Amino acid sequence: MAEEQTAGAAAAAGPTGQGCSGQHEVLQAVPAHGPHVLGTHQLPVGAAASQQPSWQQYSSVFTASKAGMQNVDKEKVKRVVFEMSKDSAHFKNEQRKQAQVDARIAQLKAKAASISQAELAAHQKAADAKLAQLEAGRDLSRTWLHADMDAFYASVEELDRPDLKSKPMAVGGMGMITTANYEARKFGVRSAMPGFIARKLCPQLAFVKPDFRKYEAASVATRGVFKVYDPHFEAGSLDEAYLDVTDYCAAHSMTGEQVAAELRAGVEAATRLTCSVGIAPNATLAKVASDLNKPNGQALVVSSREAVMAFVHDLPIRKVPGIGKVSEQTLNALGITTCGQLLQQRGLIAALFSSISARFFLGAGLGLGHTQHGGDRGDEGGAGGGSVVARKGISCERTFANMSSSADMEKMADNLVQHLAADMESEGIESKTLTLKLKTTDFAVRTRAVTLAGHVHTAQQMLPPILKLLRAELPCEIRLMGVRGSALRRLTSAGDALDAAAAGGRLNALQRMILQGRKQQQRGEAVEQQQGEQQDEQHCSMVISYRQLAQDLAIMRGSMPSMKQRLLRCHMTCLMMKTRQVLSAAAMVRLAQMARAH
DNA sequence: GCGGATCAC
DNA sequence: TATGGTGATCCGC
Repeated sequence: MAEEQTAGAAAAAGPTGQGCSGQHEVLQAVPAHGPHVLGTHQLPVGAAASQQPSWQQYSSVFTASKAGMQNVDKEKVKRVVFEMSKDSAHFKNEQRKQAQVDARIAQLKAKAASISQAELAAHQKAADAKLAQLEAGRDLSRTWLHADMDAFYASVEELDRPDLKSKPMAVGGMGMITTANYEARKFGVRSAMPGFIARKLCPQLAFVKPDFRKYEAASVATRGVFKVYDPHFEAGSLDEAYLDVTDYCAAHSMTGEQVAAELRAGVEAATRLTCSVGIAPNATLAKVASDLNKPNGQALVVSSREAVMAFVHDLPIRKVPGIGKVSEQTLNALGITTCGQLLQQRGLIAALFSSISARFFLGAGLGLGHTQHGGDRGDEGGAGGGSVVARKGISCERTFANMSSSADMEKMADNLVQHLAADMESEGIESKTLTLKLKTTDFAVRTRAVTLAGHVHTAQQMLPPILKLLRAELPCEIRLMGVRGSALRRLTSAGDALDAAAAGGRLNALQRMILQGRKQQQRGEAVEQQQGEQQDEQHCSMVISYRQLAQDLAIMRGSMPSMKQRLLRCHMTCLMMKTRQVLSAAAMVRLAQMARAH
């Protein structure tokens, strides 16, 4: 989720690890830009793993300040996280990784020091040419919004449990927290934090198990609103979206800010959830801006070159989508902490980084970003799919209690492969390359891949090569196993038989849903009878929902049955949310009939 | 094409 | 009781 920054957990502070200044918020990579990662060199481990860590110098991503976390006692959080972590295998692995980063940084600095003035001048000249080229492509004619739901999962849960609004609450379990509400954030509890550490920070913390069907339903409702302002909006994840509202602004003689305010009100009306919005001349800046006045706020970056350059000048590089913890440390080591400095040090950047990384950094310094749907390169597959980007891989992985028995591991591989095969079937794809992923009990990750002679999609086809990869790694002790398919292709002719097989499963699934709905309805019956007003509302929502469903199904004509089933389930749960009560079995039956008719 | 690593949510 | 799952991309082989 956008607002809930992923924090790869705690890391020991290296000499450059102090850089967590200011607020960090999440910045999701804009699809076509993709993450531009600094080069990864293979370096010996341990070069910089000298000093004994203590909590004072312990820099944890969990202490980075976020919306709603300004008054957190960061020293206390640091100390608690350190105390809870320091003896774990996970912590040891974090130290190992940090040592690698430190070594890489040292190498980079050495390289920087060896550059002559003449060389630097030449690189700067090349950078200036690149900057001029980027500048020439600057487009300030579009108005972009980035909408980001506030504490999304937690807020959805609070709809069902209003009593939790005033209490610290987290969605997740002892293993991992996905979202924390704002009450919990006051204690330093945040996403991507292990539950047992969160409980130490806040003993009264309420834990709620994630229910992704609810979040998906809420997400569908928000998308119904987004569609009004940009029918081609790009949903980054369940809780955020990019919208090009240029046409809407023109058609209604409105400013971007006015549209943003209207959109926020619309989302709240449809879902009783709040979101924050950024308004800017490109998608990247809109994303950065959506973070500035969170929660339930909006921020504008004016569409002029001067305003953009001013906005970006003092912006911490970490705020830029695609610059994460490691890139931040690396750039900090070169004396770069703001986007303005990315431009000042353009010669150094051109000299030290790959052409693609340098272009990305310079673009960030200029405040550039996507201004057209589907990415500025227009690289989407032209197969009539519109803005839907074909996936490159599909995977399934699981963490479990430490495992060393080869029999257990082969059983696990079998399970995962079956799961993957089912997912590939429902997606209608087959794969030529298979990858096995193992995480050993000391948290080191290994991947092993094979490319086969042809494409495969059944468990029977995929299990033997996966087992072969696995056996080559034995003996070992692991805590995670994963399987992945890549080099994908659409499942061809044979897929029709598959469709027919899936149809049987669909009916069963529908029947199950309807039965479940009946049970729930019985419980909610008393309420329903007392509140005729809500019934009217429900009826109204259902009419709308039928129309919507029909439209969506028309769009999906020819799709796999499983996709239609998923869509139907979405509509049902969405409707339940909108009416704030359980959908009647009769309503479900009618929805199901509509789905079948298509 | 493979494996490690980074990034995002 | 002890730190997730999915997808993408980049780099250097």
